[in-house]
Amino acid sequence: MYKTVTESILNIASDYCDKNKYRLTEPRAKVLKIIASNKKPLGAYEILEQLSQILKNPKPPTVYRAIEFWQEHGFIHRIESLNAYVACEAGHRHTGSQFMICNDCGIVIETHLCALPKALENSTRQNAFIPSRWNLEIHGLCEKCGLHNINDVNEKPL
Amino acid sequence: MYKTVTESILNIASDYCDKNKYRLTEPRAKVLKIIASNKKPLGAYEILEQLSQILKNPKPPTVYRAIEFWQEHGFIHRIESLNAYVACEAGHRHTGSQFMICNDCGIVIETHLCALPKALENSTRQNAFIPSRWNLEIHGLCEKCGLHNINDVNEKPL
DNA sequence: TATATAATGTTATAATATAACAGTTTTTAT
DNA sequence: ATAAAAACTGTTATATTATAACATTATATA
Repeated sequence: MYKTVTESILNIASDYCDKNKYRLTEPRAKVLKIIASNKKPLGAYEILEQLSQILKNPKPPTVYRAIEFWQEHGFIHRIESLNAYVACEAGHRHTGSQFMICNDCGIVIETHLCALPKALENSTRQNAFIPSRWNLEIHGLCEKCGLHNINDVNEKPL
Repeated sequence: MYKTVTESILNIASDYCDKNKYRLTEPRAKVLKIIASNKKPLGAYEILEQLSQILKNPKPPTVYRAIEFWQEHGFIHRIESLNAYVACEAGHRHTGSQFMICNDCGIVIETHLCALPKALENSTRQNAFIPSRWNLEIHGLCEKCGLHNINDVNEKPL
């Protein structure tokens, strides 16, 4: 039997905590599981709601602390344009993130680039700007929705 | 005497409204002026505070409506990672935005690229994703702050 | 000038996020 | 083994960001 993606993330996170002496506490484990179980990004209060089904009366700080922890350690990302959180698909820590976000079904596809693309690096160099991290969010239509929405009025293709 | 950048933005916006029969109302004009007068992005409630000095007792919806209007028409951008708003520096409407945000002094530099960089276009094509708009926020140190912060502990260069 | 449309004013509240502090669990040093 | 320190959670309260809903005013159109 195959491991699910969620199980795999949880195992990696567990190993990571062991090796680095971070504590894999109940709220952390459960919050990560909730986020990793969803292909679509979840808002903090959606996470809270799901958490309340497996933990007695959790409060916002419980969720936000766990979010902060996993974000710091690269296991989840915040989708800024949605105020929502999604598991990292890159498999390793990275300082730059790229997401394709479907405006129709809400799915998020993470594509990892280890370096800033040339065109962007050029502009940072021209401005003598020293980049430390970046986040790119591309909105549009995913493959499935693109087929069914040839003429999306709100979101014309580029 | 030269026009200031702010005046220039305001004039362009005024012309734009004339030509397109949009109403350049008092709250719209004043909100745009406040945003355009600041090199650094302003939060909605900072705008509200400044607005309250030149308008009698304005409320959040007044600010948010004006923000929405100027955003729709490409005159301002929202910096997602800061929940803040800044005047567009590109000089024309565009569906993709790139910002360099200094973590030290807060300055924002907009660099406009008319197309998605190749490396990113490749990944959208590989996923059959149809992009409609994108937003890139690069955090780091601007030229001035980079010189004074050779060893920024929180923000290591890439 | 009547009517429709667009925008604003106002009140209230929703949605997202954090501060502060008490209490608990785990780790570390002895 | 135990005391002290550190890390984490529980809880209450509140800050911050944003929007819904509806009455009113200003502008455009017929």
